[in-house]
Amino acid sequence: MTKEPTKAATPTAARADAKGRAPADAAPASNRATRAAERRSAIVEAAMEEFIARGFAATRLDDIARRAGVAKGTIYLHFKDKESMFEELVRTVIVPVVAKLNALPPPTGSVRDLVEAFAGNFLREVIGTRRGDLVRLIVAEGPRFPSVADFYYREVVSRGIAGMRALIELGIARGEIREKNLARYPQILVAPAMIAVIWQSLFARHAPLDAQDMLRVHLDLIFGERRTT
Amino acid sequence: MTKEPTKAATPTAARADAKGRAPADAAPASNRATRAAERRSAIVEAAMEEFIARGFAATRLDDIARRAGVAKGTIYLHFKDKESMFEELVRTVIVPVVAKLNALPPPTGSVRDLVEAFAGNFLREVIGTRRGDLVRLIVAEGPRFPSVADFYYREVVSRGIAGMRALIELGIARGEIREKNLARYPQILVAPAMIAVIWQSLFARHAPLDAQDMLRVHLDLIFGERRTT
DNA sequence: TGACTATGACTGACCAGTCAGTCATAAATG
DNA sequence: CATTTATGACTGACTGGTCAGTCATAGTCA
Repeated sequence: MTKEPTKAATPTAARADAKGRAPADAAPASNRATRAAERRSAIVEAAMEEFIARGFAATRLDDIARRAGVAKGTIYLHFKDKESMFEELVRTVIVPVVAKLNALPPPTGSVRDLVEAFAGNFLREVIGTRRGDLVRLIVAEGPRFPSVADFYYREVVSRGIAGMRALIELGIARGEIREKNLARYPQILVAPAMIAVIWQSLFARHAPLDAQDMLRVHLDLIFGERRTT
Repeated sequence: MTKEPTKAATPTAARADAKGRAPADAAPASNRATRAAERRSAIVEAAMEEFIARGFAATRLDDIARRAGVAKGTIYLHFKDKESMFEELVRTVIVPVVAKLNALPPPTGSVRDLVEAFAGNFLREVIGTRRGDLVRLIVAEGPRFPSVADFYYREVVSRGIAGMRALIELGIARGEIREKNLARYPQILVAPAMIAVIWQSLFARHAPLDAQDMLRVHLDLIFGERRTT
């Protein structure tokens, strides 16, 4: 364009270096479709990073593009606009989570063990990770993106609540859980975990929180003092 | 502005009507200081409304000014810039809350009653009110405004946690609370309340949550099944 | 297989709109 | 009338979105 139409000299390999970065260009990228998919996921990754760090409104598409090693225009080949990019991004990142939720192990062992394993896993995979930040992001932007909040509720929250409820009812049936009303509010079961997520991102440096240990105490509250040990 | 530059005719009284609203202009406003204070609080009120609705970055100062019934320039007579306005705003709104926290009633009656009264009050005054939205706002913008997060932690969270801990220890001493480790994590006590705040602003229309009732169940968990009734 | 063409993914300069912050002017005050 | 306070038009910087042009790759043909 205006720049230097004479740059026709640009050889094959030089191109990647010409831009700021060479992303995951290790593989020569077989066909177009593959490359496109790679681009897209690079954009998603970069966008998540930026949105988490700055929030929706304050994030610049230029920054996303630079971080993804892509020109700004490329973003618009994959997403309609900033808004729908945000929405699709959340969907994309959430999907694997949903998959995991659906693959709940069959109820074996004590309910307490089940819940402990499940929640322990949750903490490990969410607290202090990108995923945890995503949760905060959804809390932050949800009210301005009803479709995101809806999606998140439908795909994650309602399923999670249902699963928890089933577990609680099992625990009640087996006599492990005394408080029958708990089945009405499975939220109580996960509340400390949610708090831990938020706490970490806001107050960790003032007063770090041992989420794992807090969870143990909370479960003692529900199941009674620690069973064996 | 763009409207009609010829409105130079605007007489004294007409001014208030000229803009969208006439705030608390009933009183002729005695001295300057009073008027200034009124202006300031009108700005704070309007700003809170806008920030809650749109978040920091997406909020326009023009909108705040219009809502406050004030010219944009006036804002800059009270605040250095948008950022420090946000910070001061949070401080201003939080202060009364701190005052209430400090005025905790002396420990009389059962601890359960105390906690129930306290938490009930909390729910009534926070859930579904502007204050609840403010909490969400702090969660949302906190990471980008460390000074706000710090302030909130210092003035509200740490005090609240300390108060809760004292209450829990009292409950343990009196034998009302069995789980001794709870004193290590007062967060557990308030977790459901926090969850309720967030739930209301995100998922209320999908599945309204009876926060009051949920809280009761949670307290049953901590204090054992309902004592008298 | 090697040369030649068609395709469309990709680029980035550009534009139009937006908004935080300023300041010359006007109004109110005492 | 001098001083303090308020106004809102204006500016300059910034950013979401566009599009004419480029070029590596896939496809075609001899």
